[in-house]
Amino acid sequence: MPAARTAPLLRRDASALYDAATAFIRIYQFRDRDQALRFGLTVIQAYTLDLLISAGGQSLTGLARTLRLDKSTMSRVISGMARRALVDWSRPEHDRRAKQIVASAEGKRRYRRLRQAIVRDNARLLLSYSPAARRAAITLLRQLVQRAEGAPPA
Amino acid sequence: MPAARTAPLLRRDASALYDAATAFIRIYQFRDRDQALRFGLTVIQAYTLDLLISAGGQSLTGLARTLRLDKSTMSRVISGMARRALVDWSRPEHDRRAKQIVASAEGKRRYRRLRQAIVRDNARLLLSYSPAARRAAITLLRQLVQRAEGAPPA
DNA sequence: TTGCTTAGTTGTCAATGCCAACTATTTTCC
DNA sequence: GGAAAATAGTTGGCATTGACAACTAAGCAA
Repeated sequence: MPAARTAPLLRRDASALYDAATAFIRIYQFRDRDQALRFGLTVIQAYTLDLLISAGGQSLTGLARTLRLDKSTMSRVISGMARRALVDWSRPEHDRRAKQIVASAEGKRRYRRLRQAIVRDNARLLLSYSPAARRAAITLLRQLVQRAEGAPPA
Repeated sequence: MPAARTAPLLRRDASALYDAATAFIRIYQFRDRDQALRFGLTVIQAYTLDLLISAGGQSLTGLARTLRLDKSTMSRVISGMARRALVDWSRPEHDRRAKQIVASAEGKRRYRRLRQAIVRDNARLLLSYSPAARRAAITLLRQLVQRAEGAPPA
């Protein structure tokens, strides 16, 4: 039984998706980085705060796994954030090796402001879409994320 | 005249777009990085090769401008790529300061393979979409890129 | 010619990222 | 209980990325 050759049309669309996704990532990444810097955060610090705020206290290893960073990198990121008073941490009772890391008031404040700035920016981008088109765009991005998560790269 | 307050619905969608775009960027970025590493390239090297192949020879400053990197960073990136024989360069006749940088045969080969791998991956993701839905997804990403490019962040 | 601009390189500093070695704790298992 | 294995974090080393400033060399303009 011959392996099904990828249909030409599908292949063309997959190729176009690559180009579009690459362009999308570059643009939004730079925008987010610039905005984050304006609020005294790096992109990784913003991701970390996002996680800490939405999921509550986390261990260093847990953060590293979610953010797909090496635990050594995560350790240094958290060090830096603690030095800048963006996070607090404590030793949980049940495991004296671990760190229980939470966003500090200052960390929450900065993240909230950053998010507001980006959301305002997004609102400008979405202004000329109809409400239905806006919802479609968001649904679509979510779908692509879901599928990529479900089907890890080879 | 009071500044128009952003409509609540628009604001909610803009917020959802932020979350969806962030998730999208993280997933695709990691996937692309892992794939690139598999072919002995970094993400920036892949972007650089993409540019060099699609746009022909480029100056260092031109590359830096397009990729939004500092010229010092670009200089070191190109140094590394030249060391690994991914690019070639020469001095143009009319300006003996400048570098005319092109992708080498090896650079083209690696980029082609990387692109094929990612496109294959994308094809898997798109398999369950109808052709119309696929096209819609691509069009939508392109639109978001266009708008973000047209409306720089504040 | 003199001075201004442009192209690229190099130095410094900090952050990111990977791997490996290390300490300290907890868990497993005999 | 106690030795061995697993786990949580830290630190050191190395390379890359990225910002900024100082520098060389070449082109351009007055």
